[in-house]
Formats: sequence, structure tokens, C-alpha cells
Amino acid sequence: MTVRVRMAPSPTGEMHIGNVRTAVFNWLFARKMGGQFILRIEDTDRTRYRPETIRVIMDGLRWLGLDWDEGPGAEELERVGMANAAEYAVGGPYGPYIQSGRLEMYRQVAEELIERGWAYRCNCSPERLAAVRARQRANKEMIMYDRHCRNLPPDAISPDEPHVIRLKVPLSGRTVVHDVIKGDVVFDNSGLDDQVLLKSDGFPTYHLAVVVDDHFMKITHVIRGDDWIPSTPKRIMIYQAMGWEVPVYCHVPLVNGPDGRKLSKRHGATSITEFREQGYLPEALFNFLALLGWAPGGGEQEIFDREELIEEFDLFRVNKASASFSYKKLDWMNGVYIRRLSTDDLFEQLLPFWQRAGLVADPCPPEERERLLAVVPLIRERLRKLSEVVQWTEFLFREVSPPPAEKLVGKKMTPEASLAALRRAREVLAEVTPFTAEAIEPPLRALVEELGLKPGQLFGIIRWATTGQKVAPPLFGTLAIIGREKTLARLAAAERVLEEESDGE
RNA sequence: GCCCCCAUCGUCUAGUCUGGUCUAGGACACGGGCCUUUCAAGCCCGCGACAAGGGUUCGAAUCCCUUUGGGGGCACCA
Repeated sequence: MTVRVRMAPSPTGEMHIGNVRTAVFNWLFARKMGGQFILRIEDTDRTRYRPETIRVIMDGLRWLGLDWDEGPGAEELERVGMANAAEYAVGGPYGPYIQSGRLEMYRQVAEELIERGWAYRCNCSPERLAAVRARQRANKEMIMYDRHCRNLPPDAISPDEPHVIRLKVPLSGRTVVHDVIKGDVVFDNSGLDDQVLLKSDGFPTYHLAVVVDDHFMKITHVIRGDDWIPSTPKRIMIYQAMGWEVPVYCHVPLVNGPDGRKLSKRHGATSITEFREQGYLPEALFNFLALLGWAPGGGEQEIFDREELIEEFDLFRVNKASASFSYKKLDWMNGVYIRRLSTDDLFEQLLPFWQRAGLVADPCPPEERERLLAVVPLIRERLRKLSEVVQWTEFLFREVSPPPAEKLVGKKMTPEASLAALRRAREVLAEVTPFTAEAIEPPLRALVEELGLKPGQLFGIIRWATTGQKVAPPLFGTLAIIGREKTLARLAAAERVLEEESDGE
């Protein structure tokens, strides 16, 4: 039997990183076992439905490298109004893969559950249900449907009048969830609610839809967040009522924020789109996510490429406890991946960030490209996220206003000595030919000797004068990229600052 | 209120199933140092945990119980 797993996001917004991690586990398991990874769109909540997010979800999964073997086909995607549907269409033998296209199946199963005595019609009004809940809350009773319609005569509610269909949960006995990760979890049936299966708008609730789809799509392993555990016994009842085989359940732990609380916007990025926009590499995020709640046994390796992860992945080793998301560790890992990139590859990754910041034209002119290719090696070891390229290189693109006088005075130096150093540096740099990092270094080092300074004193002053910053990429390469003309002009401007300072006193 | 899940350094984790090799290993973070033109990167050193209490056992991070602490769920949401 081949393994079939699925990811079933609902198109209500961005995909949360916790769900993405669950998708990673599903994908790794499918690839490891040589099975199929299926994408299903769960759009049964018509009030929160936002069709445009289907594309966002698909783009995110693709960017992370989570390709699906079966999923919505072109016709379905067109039906929900997606442009370029063909580009995202995958299809498969068990469609449709968007739940709103499967309504008839859910309705039929719900009716059959009634026939089999496992479900009943209910026409209680929302007001009545709210009143029941309020009363229960006041009396500190268990909050669940009072089963008002459960024992009505079979024909009391006509199929034609508005109503819902509820699951007829046994009043006694127990239901056991056999879970690969948590072990056997036992529930008393008496504590389970008569869950609504089919809503009055004809759409199924999640509980019905997921069971019907998983069954007909031949899903073998349900790998999902452990927040679903409490609703699992109700699903098992539907399987049993229909005489279907129950899939293997694997409830993986949730992902919390660094403070242990639910991961939310205030912690930082939470959606895959945000991580992408902040300049995390998909390989790094994938590596990091795979190791959140799971680790291969034995070794002390932290960096794994995709193939190694597939090779090592073991669903049975997934932790029981929830994990806190550490942005700092992700940043470190992202830096590792950035440093591994070739100059050309890193440049291609960086270009959109320069362009988005308005520093480079789109498309990038060939001569600008040559210049920026030279910048890449200077900053590669300094980047943890691609977006940081802006702060590291901004002075290359914009006019640098001369820094205040105190910044131009070297450590343990007088303003006069600093001014003299600046003047000599400008003279030296005016002569250097060609104006390259290799050619610039020796004369500047000689100047350090000549002036009797420490390297850091002279270079620090020049750095401030030419970049307007205390911290910048390595000086010689930076000057070469700034170019002789601008370098000399910035040095001259800095000299003027010091001259005016001494005049003023 | 009721139900469920979980518990090793600040964080991610190895070790737990198959008690002894664990004076508990690695990584991130943090502190110090080396290198060094700043910042990084790299290298070295350090800090730092079996939640608590009871058992079982010659021996427990590992098995059992209780407590505490965290998390999750109780919709015509998923």
C-alpha cells in the first residue's frame, strides 16, 4: 500500500508558519516513503472565504519546495476565479480537490448517516442554541448541544425545510484514538457533542468534509497539529458508522512563539510570505522547520539539505512536546545558507531586495550588475537575511552627507591630526592606479606607518568620511566600488567639516 | 467549568521505548579570548538543564504515582 498524505489549508488568509511546519512533515513523510503528497483546499467556511488566498498558499508551498502530486486542476481553479489557472493546475484521479466542488458527496454521506441511525436532523435556531449555552455557562455545566432534536420522530423535520444534520454520538462507552505520536488517547463518549455535520447552507462542516475526503482520496496517514486531537473521536465515529477504514493518526506538536505563547504577529513573521519578504532562503527555512519538533537520532549535524532530510526523516521520532520558534536560530541558519551561495547566486537573490528598496533599476543595467557583483563578496559573511543588504550597501547608491566632526576624529587623536590624516589619504588615493582594492591597500598601510597611527585609527576616519557610517564592509574593496571620484569628493567634504570646526573655535 | 496533550540548559534538541557506558552530548543565544581596518565570519574557552515530591530497583533523566507548571480543545470556524 502506498502512503498518501495531504495538506488541507483553508483559503481564509495567509498560511501560518505552524501549519507550514506540519506541511513540511507531511511532505517529508511522503517523499521518504515514496508516497503521494496531496493538496486539498478546504473552502467550506463561506463567511471567511477569500478566494485570492488560494494563489498565495500555492505560491508559498512552491517557494518552500513543497510540490504536490495531486491537487486542484485547471477547471476547478478557474471555477473559483483564479487567473493563470493552468500554471497552478495539477489535478489527479480523486478530484475535485476543492471542497466546494464536492458538496453532493457530503450531502449523500450525511443522508446515509441518518439512514444508518448515526445522525439526525436539527432545526434549532441559533438563538435557542445560544440560550442553551448561556444557561449551561451560568450553571457551570458542560457546554454542549442539549440534544433537543435528537429524539424527535424521524419525519418531524422535513428534508425541505432549513435544518442541519448532527452526529448522533453514543451516550455511553469510550472511543480510543490510536495515535502514532501520542499513543492511545481515550475519550468518554458522554463528553462528546452532537457535532453539526451539514450546515443549513448545504455546506459540510470540517468534521464531515475531512472524513469524506480523506476516505475517497485514500489518505493513509493524517498528519496534523495536535490541537485537533479533541475532535478526532467524532471523526472516528463517522468512519465506523460508514464502515470505512480509519487512517493512521499522527498528531504533531504545535509551534509557539519564543515566549512559549501562541506564535503571533507581535513575535515577528508568522506567515510564509513574511519570511520570504524578509529575506530568508527557502532552503534555510525548510531546514529549520524540519528540525522544529523533530531531530534525527544520534549525530550532531544541524545543517541538512533536502535530500538528507528526506533520507533521515522518521515520523515516529517526532516529539510530543510543543516547540518555541527561535528567530535567532533561524537567522543563524539563514546566514549559513547565504554564505554557501556562489557570488552569482547570491547576487540574483539580492537583486530584488535592492530593487524593492529603490536602489537599483528594474531591470538591472549590465554595468550596474558588474559593479554589484563585486559588492557581493564584501557582504556575504555579514548577512543573516537578504533584506539586510540595504543597510550594508545603501551608501553606495545615495549621496553621503559628511558626518559630524566628532566622528571624523580618530581614537586618541586630535582634530588637527585627523584633518592632516584625511588630507594625506586623499593625496595618496588620488595617485593610486588602478583604483582597486589590491592597489589601494599598500599605500594606505604605508600611510599608517608614515603618520605613526594604528591601522584602525586611519581606516576608521576614512570609513566614516566615505560611507557616513561607523560600520561598513571591508574598506579597500568598498572604496574601489565607490570609485575614485566619489571617494575623493567625500574625503574633501569631510575635511571641510573639520576645517569649519577648527575655524569656529 | 469540563475534556485532552505535554514537561532535559534561556531556546531547539540527543539520551527515555531496550534502567548502569550520563560527573547528561550538540546547536542557537549569552559572557570572555584569539584573529582583525569597523562589523561580521572563523577558532578557543566559559555559563547553563533532567519541574517538585514520593515510590520500584543494587542502581532512574530513563519505569509507576501524586503535585506543580505550560499548551490545546469545548461554534451551522478550520
